[in-house]
Amino acid sequence: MKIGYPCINRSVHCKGNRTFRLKSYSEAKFLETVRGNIACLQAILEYNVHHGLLFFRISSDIIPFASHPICTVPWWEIYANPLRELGAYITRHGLRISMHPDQFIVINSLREDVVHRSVAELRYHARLLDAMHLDDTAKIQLHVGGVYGNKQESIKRFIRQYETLDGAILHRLVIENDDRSYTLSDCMAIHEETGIPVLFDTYHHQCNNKGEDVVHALSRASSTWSSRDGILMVDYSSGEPGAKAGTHARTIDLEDFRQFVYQTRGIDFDIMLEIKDKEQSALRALASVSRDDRVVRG
DNA sequence: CAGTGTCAAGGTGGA
DNA sequence: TCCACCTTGACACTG
Repeated sequence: MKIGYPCINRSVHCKGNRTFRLKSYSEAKFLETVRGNIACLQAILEYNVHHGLLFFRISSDIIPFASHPICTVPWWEIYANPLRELGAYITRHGLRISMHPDQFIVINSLREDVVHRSVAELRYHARLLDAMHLDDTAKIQLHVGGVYGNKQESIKRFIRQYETLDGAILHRLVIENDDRSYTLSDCMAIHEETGIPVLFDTYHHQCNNKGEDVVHALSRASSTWSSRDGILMVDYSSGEPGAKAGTHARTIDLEDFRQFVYQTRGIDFDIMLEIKDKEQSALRALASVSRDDRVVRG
C-alpha cells in the first residue's frame, strides 16, 4: 500500500501547477511556466521519496492550455529530456502516479464539440505520461460523465466513445464512482463491457451507493485491475465535521483512516488522501499505520 | 500591496 | 430558462 496526496505540496517552496490567464498567453510565458512546473515537480517528488509518500497525482495544470488551440508548442519534444528524467526518477523509486482531468472532460456528452475537446484533453494527459516513459500502472482517472435523463443510454454512449479512443489513452484510462450520478455498480457494469479498471472513491461511495458495504465494494473494484494496470487505486476523503455535506475535511481523521485500513486488510491498494492540508495529513496517515499494515496485505 | 472578482472548458437541479 | 453550485486555488486587476 502506497500513501499519497494530490497535486500540491505546501512544504516545498515552489509550485508544480502554476498557470496564467488565457488572455495573457504568450509562447514565452508558456515555456517559462512549463519549465518551472517540471522543475518543481522534481522537487516535490524528491520530498515524497524522502518522506515515504509513494503515491502522487500530477496536476493537469502542469502544461497550461495543453489541449487548447492557442497552444501550438510541441512541449513534449522541447521538454523531452527533463520529462524522461522525471519518469526515470519515478520508476527508480517505485512511485505510483495518477492524473485527474477535471469536470469539463465528458466523453459521453451529447455535444460533439464537448466530446472532441474532451478527447483532446485525454490525449494531452496520455502524451505527458508517455513522455515520462511511465508504464501502464500510471493512470488517468475520469468520471463517467453526464446522465442526460437516461443513464442506460448515457452508459452506452460512454462505452461507444471509449472504444474509439486511441491506444495511448486506453492503456491508462480508469473510471471512478462519483458522488451523485454513477455509483460503483454503474462503473462495474461498464467494466464488464470494456475491461476498464474502476478506481474506488470512499467518500463518493458514502454519498452515492446502492446499499453496498464499503469493504465489499472495494473488493469488487479491486478485481477490475489486471497486473499490467497495477493494484487498485483508492481516493480517500471524509467530510469536515460540522460543515455542510460535501465539504472536504481540513485535516485527516486518523481514527477513521485506521479503521478503514483495518477493515480492508486482505486487499492491497494504493491510497490517495484528498484532504485540504495535503502532505501534512498524508504524513500523519503514514505514521499512523504500521509498516506491517502496509506491506502485509492480501 | 491587500482585497477580491474571476478564471477554457460541463452538468445538475432548484428557482 | 436562468443561475448558483460543484471543489479549490490562485491569477491578476482594482483601489
